[in-house]
Amino acid sequence: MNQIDLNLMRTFVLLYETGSVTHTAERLYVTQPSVSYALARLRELFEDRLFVRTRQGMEPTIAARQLYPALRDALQQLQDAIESSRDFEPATCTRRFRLALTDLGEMALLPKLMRRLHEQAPQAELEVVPLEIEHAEEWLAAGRVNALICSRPLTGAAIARHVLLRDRYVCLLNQERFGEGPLTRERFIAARHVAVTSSSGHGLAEEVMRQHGIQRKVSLEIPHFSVLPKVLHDSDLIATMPLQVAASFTEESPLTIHELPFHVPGFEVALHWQAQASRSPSQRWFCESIIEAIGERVRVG
Amino acid sequence: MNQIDLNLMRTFVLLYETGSVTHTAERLYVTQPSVSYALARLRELFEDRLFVRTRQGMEPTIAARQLYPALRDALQQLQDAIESSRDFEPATCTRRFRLALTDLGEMALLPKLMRRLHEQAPQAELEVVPLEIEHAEEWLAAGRVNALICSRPLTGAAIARHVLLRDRYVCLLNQERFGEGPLTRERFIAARHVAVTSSSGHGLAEEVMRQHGIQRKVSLEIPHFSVLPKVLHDSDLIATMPLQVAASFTEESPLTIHELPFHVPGFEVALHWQAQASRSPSQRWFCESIIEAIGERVRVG
DNA sequence: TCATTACATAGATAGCTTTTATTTTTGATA
DNA sequence: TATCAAAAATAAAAGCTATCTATGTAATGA
Repeated sequence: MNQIDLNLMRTFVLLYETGSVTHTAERLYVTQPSVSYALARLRELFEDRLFVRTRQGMEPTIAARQLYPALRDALQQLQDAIESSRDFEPATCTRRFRLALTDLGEMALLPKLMRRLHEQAPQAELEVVPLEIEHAEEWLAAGRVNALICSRPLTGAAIARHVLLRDRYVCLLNQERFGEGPLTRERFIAARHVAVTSSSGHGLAEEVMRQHGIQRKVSLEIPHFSVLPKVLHDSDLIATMPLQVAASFTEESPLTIHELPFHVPGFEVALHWQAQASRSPSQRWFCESIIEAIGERVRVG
Repeated sequence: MNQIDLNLMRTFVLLYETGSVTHTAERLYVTQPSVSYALARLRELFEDRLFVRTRQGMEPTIAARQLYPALRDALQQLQDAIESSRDFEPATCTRRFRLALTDLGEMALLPKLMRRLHEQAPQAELEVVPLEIEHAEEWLAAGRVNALICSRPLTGAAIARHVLLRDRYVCLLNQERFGEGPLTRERFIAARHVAVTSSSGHGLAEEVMRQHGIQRKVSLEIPHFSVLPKVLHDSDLIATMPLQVAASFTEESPLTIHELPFHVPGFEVALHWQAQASRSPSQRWFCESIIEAIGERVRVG
C-alpha cells in the first residue's frame, strides 16, 4: 500500500474527466503512449479495465465510476494542502473550481461570476454542480465542491457563510393573457399557477402560503426556472420567484411583476464554504472573488 | 502545480511522524540518503527547511507544522480511496488507525480494543487522540480521526453512530474515611467532592445536579479520571462517574460504589464515524472490530 | 473499402531516483 | 575545549523505469 505511485491517481482523474488518453496526455504535457502505459499500470493496480473504448471516448467502468469521486476529492485536498504554503497566482492558475448552484443561481449570478473569474484567472476552470440542498454540508465537508450558493442558511460545524444579496419573492405573469388590474389575493387564489419543484431550497414562499392557509391551483410543475419565460408568455399562469430573476425575465419577455398579495419575509442568498484555517490561498481567492463579483451587483428589494 | 511529485508527501508525513530521516527510510524500505534527497526536494518545493536537527530528532519548522495535518489527512483520504476498491486483509494491514477517546474511554475500553485489533491485525497501528468534544464533528469530516467514542450523540450530517454500551452515573468513595452508612442526599451535599473538568462530554451528572438545585462542594478539580483511585483512597472525597469505570476502580482499590441520591438518566456510549458510502474496507473493518470488541463486554447498568 | 482517429505495444533512451561510499554536522561526554 | 558517536548531507556511480519514437491495431465514418 505504501508503495503505490500516487501520481497515477492524477492520471486516473484526468482520464475520467477527459475521457481520452490523448487529451490526458496533452494536459499532462507528455506523449500519448506515456498515458497509455500509466493506464496499464492503473489497470493492474485496481485489477479492472477502468476505461473501455467506445464511440464517445474512454468510458469508465463501474469500478472506475466508484473510484472517481473519492479520488478526485482526495487529490483536491492534497493539492490544496500543498498549495496552502505556496503563493497563489490567479493569473497562472490552471486548476478547476467547483461551485454548487441552483439553476436560479446559474441564471442570476453565473454571468457576472464567469466574467470576473475569467478576468483574473483566464486559465482556471469553473465547474457548476447542480445543488442538492440536502447534500450541501456533506459536499462541503468532503471537498466535493469548493463553495456553494443557496438561500437556506447552512448550520453545520465549520461552515463559513457570507451573505451575497437579499431578495424577496414576487409574482410574474403575462398581463395580456392574465387580464388587467392588480393582483389581489382573490385573483391569486383563483388563478392557475406554475411551481418549480426544487430540491434547491426555494420553498420559502410555498411554506408561507401553507401557513396562511392559501390553497393555489398548481397547473404545471417543472424542475427548473429557466423555461419559465416561455411558459408564462404562452399562458395565463402565475409564477412565484425571486425578484432578481423575475426582473431579468421581464427584459427578455413582455411579462409583468406583481407583489405577492400576502407577506413573505425576504431571504438572503449566501455563499457557503468550509471554514478550515488550512484552506488554501486559491480557495480563499475563489470565495473572495465570488463575494466581490456578486457583491458589486446593485441590491434589489 | 500539476507536476508535483505527490509521493514526496508520503515522505514528508513520515518524516514528521518519525522525526528521523533514517527511520523514515526504514519504513519506506529505502536507504537513508534516498530520504535525505527527497527531503531536499521537499525543501525546494516548499521553500523552507521544514525540519531542523535537534537532540530530539528532526524538529519540524513552523511551516512544516502547518503543513502536516492537512497533508496527513489528505493522504489518508487518498489511500482510503485507493484502498476502497481493493481487498482488505487485516492480517497484512500496516496502516495506522486514529481513534478519539476520552481518558475514561481509554481506561474502560482500550485494553479490550487493543487486544482485539492486535489479534486480527498485528501489524496495524492505533493512535489514540484525546477527545475534544467540540471538535468531534470537524475531526470526522476532515478525516483527522477514523472514529471516535463518546457519550454525547453527534448530530452532524453524514455521521454514523452505533451504541456500544449503556451506562449510568454512580458515586465512588472510600467508605472507611467517609464513614459508614448509605449515601443520603444530605450526606451527598454535605460531603466534599472531586470533579473531573472534562472537555470530553461527561457533564450529564453535573447538569442534572444543577437542574435539581443541588449545590455540592467541589474540593478538587482534576483533568483526568485516571488518578481518581489514588485520590479517593487517601481522602473522604466523593467522585461521580460512570459505573463501568467505578467498578473497575473498586478492583484495584478498596472503594465503595453508591447510587446517586437523585435520579440521573442513563446514557449511551457510542461509536461515531463518517458515514460515507465511499469509506474504505479498512475503515469498515476498523469500526466493525471496535463494535465487536466492545459489544462483547457484559452490559452493566 | 479506404481513410481517419485513437489506443495499445515494442524497443530504445534518457532522466532521475537510489545506492554505496564518504564527509559534515550536531550534540554529548570527558 | 577537545573528542566521540550518531545522524544527516553530499558525491559519484548505477540501475531502474517512465517516457519517447515508431509502429501496430481496432473502430468509425465517408
